[in-house]
Amino acid sequence: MRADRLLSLMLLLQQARGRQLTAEELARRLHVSARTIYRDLDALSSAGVPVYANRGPSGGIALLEGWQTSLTGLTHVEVQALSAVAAPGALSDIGLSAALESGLIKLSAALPVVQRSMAEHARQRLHVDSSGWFQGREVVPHLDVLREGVWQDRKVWLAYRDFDGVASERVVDPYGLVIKADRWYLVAGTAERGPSVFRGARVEGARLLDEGFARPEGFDLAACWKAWCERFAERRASYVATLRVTEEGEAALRR
DNA sequence: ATTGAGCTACACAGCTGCGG
DNA sequence: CCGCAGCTGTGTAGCTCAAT
Repeated sequence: MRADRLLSLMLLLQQARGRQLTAEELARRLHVSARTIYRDLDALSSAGVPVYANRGPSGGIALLEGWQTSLTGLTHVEVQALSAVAAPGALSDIGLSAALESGLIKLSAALPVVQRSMAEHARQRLHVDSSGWFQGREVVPHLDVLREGVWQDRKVWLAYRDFDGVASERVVDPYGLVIKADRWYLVAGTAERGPSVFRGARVEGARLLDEGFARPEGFDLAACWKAWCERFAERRASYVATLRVTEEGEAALRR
């Protein structure tokens, strides 16, 4: 309870952005007496929080401006990058958009005035939209199961229908989820081919198994995805070249 | 001098650990 | 289980300090 109040007190002072708050005001906000506020301020001060108080009329309590910089350790460029790429859209599919929103609020509260304005500056000048044109996000009915498998490092049984319409069943080691142009993909280890990519919308059934798995030593999701994308691009180029030699292929390409 | 703010001494209540 | 001591958290009342 007290630790919670100490945190709240610190955040209130941060949000005041250097403006002084009286002990009475803080006491009213935190539902305790002013005496308790003074004790909490002592505790914060002992913990190294640079809080100071001014006596007399127009006096009050405030934090040393700029102290938060050393708290977060973030550079201006890092703040801009985080603010610009924090796109909540895709995260709502896996239940993380609320966490992102609350996290951004906390980050904003923890930033000093200058960095807070830089974050807003970046947000108003760079927006990342991962969705594609003219089509909504693909429905992935078993995304919850895939997500739990990825989070908990547990094997997942999959019923999958591939690009050619061939249905199959298998047990995979779900390494990670990727969203690209509003389409979810599962990167998973398989007994037959090692790491493979499954399109989320083609997963027709999924069940979380009790058995866990060990991620491959040094596995990097981003690197694995990039390599798969490159191989996919090569295969597609080859496929397009094949289609071009027939009239039917030309028509297909035009479609 | 007045006023409004922080600061401090003192007391109380509840919790916890310990010994009988 | 009970009583005690110590610790922690809290509130009240009065003091000190600075601006007007």
